[in-house]
Amino acid sequence: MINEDKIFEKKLGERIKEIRISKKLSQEMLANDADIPINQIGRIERAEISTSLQTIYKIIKALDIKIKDLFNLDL
Amino acid sequence: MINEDKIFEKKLGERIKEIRISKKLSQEMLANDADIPINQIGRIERAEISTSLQTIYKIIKALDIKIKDLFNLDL
DNA sequence: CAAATATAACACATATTTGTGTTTATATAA
DNA sequence: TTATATAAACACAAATATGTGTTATATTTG
Repeated sequence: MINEDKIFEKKLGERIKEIRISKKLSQEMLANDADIPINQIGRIERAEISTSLQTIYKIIKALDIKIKDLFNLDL
Repeated sequence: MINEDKIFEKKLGERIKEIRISKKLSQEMLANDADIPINQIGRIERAEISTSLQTIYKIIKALDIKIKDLFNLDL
């Protein structure tokens, strides 16, 4: 799979981490709130995987943000 | 997988179709531009799958829109 | 109407994510 | 230092998406 160095995933991972930290949540707390495995948050934040929309949706719900807040990127 | 009736995927599928039509592109043309299989566009538009960010990224590039244009939804 | 085009729908192998568990590293506090 | 918490990293089976091809059904176009 051509990944263009995963810029998209990297930006998204940084953004999620940024918001998570600002809300004073650990990866574990966010994972629990979003009802996804603990490891999944780490994998996304460090752009190890190209997540599914299902997972993204769970995360924005747990972070209590709108989808456009997450994708307010220069992409 | 709990899917909450796939509202997210449905909204996204409708949005992609809407933009695709407005740009007068067939599923096949968009698929070619985005370098993804023809079937994939259909599967996404009718919310048959919960796509990956890789695929979303390819689609927004082919549609020549920004990621936030795609996710400018009330979600 | 017929022909052509576009989309839906199905099957199946392959690739990737997901879910679960464990281990290691790193930071932080006692 | 010793705990404690947090995150990174690894392995593996199961679930899902991807890629490819084929067939059926609409939908347009002549």
